[in-house]
Amino acid sequence: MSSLYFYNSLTRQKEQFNSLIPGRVGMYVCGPTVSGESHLGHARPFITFDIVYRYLNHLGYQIRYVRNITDAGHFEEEGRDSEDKISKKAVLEKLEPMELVQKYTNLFHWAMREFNNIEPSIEPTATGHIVEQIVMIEKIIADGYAYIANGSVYFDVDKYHKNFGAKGMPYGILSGRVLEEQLESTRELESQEEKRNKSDFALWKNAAPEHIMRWQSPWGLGFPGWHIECSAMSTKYLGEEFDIHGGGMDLQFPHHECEIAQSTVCNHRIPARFWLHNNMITINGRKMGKSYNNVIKLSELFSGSHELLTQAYTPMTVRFFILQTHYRSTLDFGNEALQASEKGLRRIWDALVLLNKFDLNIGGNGVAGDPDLDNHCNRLLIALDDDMNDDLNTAKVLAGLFEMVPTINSIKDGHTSTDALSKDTLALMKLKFNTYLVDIFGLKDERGQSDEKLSSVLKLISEIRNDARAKKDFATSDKIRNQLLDAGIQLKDDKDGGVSWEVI
RNA sequence: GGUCGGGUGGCCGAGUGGCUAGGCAAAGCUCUGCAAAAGCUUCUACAGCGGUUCGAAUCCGCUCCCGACCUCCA
Repeated sequence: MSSLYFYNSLTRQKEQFNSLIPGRVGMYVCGPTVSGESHLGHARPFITFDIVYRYLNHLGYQIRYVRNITDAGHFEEEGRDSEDKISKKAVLEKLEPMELVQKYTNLFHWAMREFNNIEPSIEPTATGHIVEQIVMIEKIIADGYAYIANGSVYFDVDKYHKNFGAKGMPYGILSGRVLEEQLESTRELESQEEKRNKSDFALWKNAAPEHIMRWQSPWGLGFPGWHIECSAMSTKYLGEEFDIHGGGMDLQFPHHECEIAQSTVCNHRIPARFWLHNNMITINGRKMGKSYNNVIKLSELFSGSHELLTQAYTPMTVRFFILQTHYRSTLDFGNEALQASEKGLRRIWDALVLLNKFDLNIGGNGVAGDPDLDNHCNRLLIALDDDMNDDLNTAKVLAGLFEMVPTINSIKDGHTSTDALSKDTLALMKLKFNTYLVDIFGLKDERGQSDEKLSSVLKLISEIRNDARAKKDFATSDKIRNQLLDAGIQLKDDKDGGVSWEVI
């Protein structure tokens, strides 16, 4: 079997993944800022890294998965409005800041459960780690890479770049940005007079009296800068160097770049070895974002209550939609595309259910009745792991699984002999379908067919309908079928005279 | 303006030198009392122009178009 490769943003190439400590993985993923309701864009990184988590888990690693909650709010760094984002909105809504943060945290957790994402091992909050952040800032100041100005503390990017650049860790190592070019930009912004250089960023920000969220610090009342929380919390829970740091591509610069600079000053090494970045979801080719006014909230997505939506989409449809694209490609949202995912998911899930009902003994005992088909399936089955190992090509894995669906359906319908595949092939197919769809991709049945009372009722109704059909009383049989369909239950007459049904 | 990425059939999307992914949609056929589901078949695309090569969607060059980041952002 092939080994796992990740595309590492830090080195800009695919690299074989090995953990620092055999069998254990430390993974940090930038979590949400809970100043508003989660939207479709948030779904992508958290589903993507849920897959990373699940896959590493499948490979046998023990993982500490840390995903923060940013509840202290990022200030408007460029000084257009120096007020904390969260406290500003809190004033508008006349709520306590922590009340607001709690509300959106709860909504975020709800959405994560809907998506069937596994909970992180630790979900630290920024407000719960003010002390750690202050300690880290003090260390950076002591080492001479930060300076104090009017109760705020700024990171000296230029000095860092000169000294650490000489050690092969320049500012820009992750994003590929050249500091010298940035210094040349002629942008004039207010409140920058405190900074020595415009590329410097805040570690601690002095808070005005009207600012509600603020903490005592050696530099006066204030609040932490945008990037320091992740450095402080990742170091605390994963150590000075850990395996994977993940997040959206939009965080690569400046957020992750600054994180690297801060942590590197404190710990003399780049904090994470593998930097994974998922690409954006776009709407009509444009990134979804507050500034574009094209945000679809997750609650709107699940209920269909957004003007861009022609219908509601279930969490699993959205999850499947995301899985059908490689995580580093942009994914363009559209009703047609979502509907395709909805139907595709149903098709592959139905195949899984069928496969799980197959008696493994129907397979040719050791010998395949149709060697060509058997070989074909085996090749597809083996390729699944290779595709997954190739930087998590979930799109290709799904394509491989889809290629086996006609075979599964043919066996069920009797178009293909039950012993066309060998027992081993059939067993492997069953294993892989379950492993990938359920364990690794985290898909689940949303249609609730396991209700035993409903099953027995439908069995009775189906028998009555079959009696009617036997008497050629099609008016009655069609009435039963149509009215059940109106009620959301679809009957399907099978080849063998049986009846199957599904909730739609 | 700087940096980076991309343009694949009606739609969404894999693929990175030869072996024409996959899903959805559409059409035909089979099955069926009729449906639905399913199976089989069809639709064979790689922005444009040059170049390298026996051979290019895939490599190189140029042109056009789009997006992301540089500012809160998943």
